[in-house]
Amino acid sequence: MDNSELAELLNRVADAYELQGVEWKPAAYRKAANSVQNLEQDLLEIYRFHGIKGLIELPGIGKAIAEHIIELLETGHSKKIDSLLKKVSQSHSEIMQLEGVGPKKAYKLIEELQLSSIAELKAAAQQGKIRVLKGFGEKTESNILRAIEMHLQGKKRRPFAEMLKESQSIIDYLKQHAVPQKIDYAGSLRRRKDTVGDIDILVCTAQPEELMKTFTSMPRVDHVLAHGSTKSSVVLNNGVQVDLRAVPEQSYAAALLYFTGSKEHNIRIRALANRKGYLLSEYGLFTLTDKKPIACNSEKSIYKQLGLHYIPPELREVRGKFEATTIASLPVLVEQADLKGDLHTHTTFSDGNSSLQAMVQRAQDMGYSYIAITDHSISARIANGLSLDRLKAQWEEIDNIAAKFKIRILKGAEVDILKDGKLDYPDEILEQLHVVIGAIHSSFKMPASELIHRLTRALLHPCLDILAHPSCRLIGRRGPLQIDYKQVFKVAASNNKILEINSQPSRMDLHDTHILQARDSGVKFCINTDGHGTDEFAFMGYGIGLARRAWLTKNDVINTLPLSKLRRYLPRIPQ
DNA sequence: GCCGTTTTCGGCCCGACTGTTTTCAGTCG
Repeated sequence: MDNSELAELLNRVADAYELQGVEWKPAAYRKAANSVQNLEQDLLEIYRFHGIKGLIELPGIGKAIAEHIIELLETGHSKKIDSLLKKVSQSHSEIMQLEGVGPKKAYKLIEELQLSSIAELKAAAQQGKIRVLKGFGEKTESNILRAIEMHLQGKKRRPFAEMLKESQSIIDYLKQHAVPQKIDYAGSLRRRKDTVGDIDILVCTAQPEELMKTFTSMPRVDHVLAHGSTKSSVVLNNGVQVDLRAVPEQSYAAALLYFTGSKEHNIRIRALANRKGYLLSEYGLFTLTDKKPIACNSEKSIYKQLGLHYIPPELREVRGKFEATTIASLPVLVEQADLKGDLHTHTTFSDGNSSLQAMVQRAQDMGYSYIAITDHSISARIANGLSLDRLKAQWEEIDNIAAKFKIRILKGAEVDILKDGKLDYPDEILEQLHVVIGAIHSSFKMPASELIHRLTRALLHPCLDILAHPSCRLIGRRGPLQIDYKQVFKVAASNNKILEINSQPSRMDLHDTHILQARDSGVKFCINTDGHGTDEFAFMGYGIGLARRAWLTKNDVINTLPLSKLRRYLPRIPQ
């Protein structure tokens, strides 16, 4: 049983308790589920190495839940949980997940209408059976029908970059049609999560009502979920939900903190505030006793008042590291300005859209001191992979233009890792390349043991420097390779191989939990754009966001090094 | 069920909006 399966089970236990109206336990189980879901290590591994003590050390997991988990890990079942879940089918949990339906409504619907599936709920709604229930009405009935439609469409999380663009366009619209004094996106977008569920926007304005009206009547709004004087929610015609919140100026910092989340982070700092004699809400920080406001004009000043260092949005997740931030100083996270070059780029030689010269020029304009040109290798037919002749022609062109640029051009290749783990160019060619990036581009569904063998063999090749987009996922289209990543990370670490954090919006690979795990194995990283055109150098920020979410500092990332020191990791770069 | 720089017992973040009901429970973030 893996972490996500365990988390799902714990969530269903929470559902079961919630349906029964039990207090506090649902929150406790959800917290535990969340904790397990966000874990960088397999729970089974933790248990193997550290026993029950290792589990209890995790946030939100105490003796009782730890014992259930152990039973589940060892036998696949837990008596207590099995009997609880008998009362709550999968579809009961699904009904509770419908927008606007919580435990109370779900219980009433299930009990009074004797429901056992979403389909039956839909039928009941269509037959007008819901509106007659006490506490329900016509409006609720039609809301449930719509919620079912939305549920069936599936509320997919979308790639960060897509949602960033979406939020920017809404912010632009609001700036154009209303006059907000301040406006920011918040939520998981601001925390730079690789996928984003909905968009949260915060504004400060003198006319909140007017702004809410502008917002809910934007041309792209499909329907309005809520429309109040300070808070509204809409669903756009592409299915993206957007929440807008307006606060007065003196509350802006506290509101930004609150609206950025994560939910668990909010709960923790609000509880901490209470312990220190304060009340923290989106309106500000107040004394607990007489509710006197304490002037805080930035998030930083709020954290400071609570005795904390400033926690960057990317770190506001509960990963059991909150305590570290209260005691020691936080690490200085890697920033875009730290990067000295991009080690993974494509040109028109293979499947890029910009010429070699144009790519180098843009990299130089960005202030980089080196760029690796890494077009595809021969087997990547779809990507116009380079034959040996064309590869040599590329080297010639690099030699010819090198003098025109201040920036150093590194000869590289993104070499396919073939099915058997061999690299796609002969060794005598690989030895002449300054940077060899290995990547899997086909046969993703091989059995796990064969995939591990394939990757291990590639990582053991003396010429392979970097493993590109290691999990091979494409957000929303292809899941990550189903393998034991820890094994791969260990091989990479002990052979000084670099793992890539790929910044392509659809990849965002490695994922932050994998980065954390890999870093703990002793791996170094490089953050690359995998750019296929000059405009794609701008993607670098997405990879930086992932790295920051995984607590990476400059020292963890090799392309923050100047060329002279980069040779430590890429030894074939000539003087 | 979890947790503790007041606590091993008694708390558990806080406020807006909706719909149904006439003052608020339920839901959401």
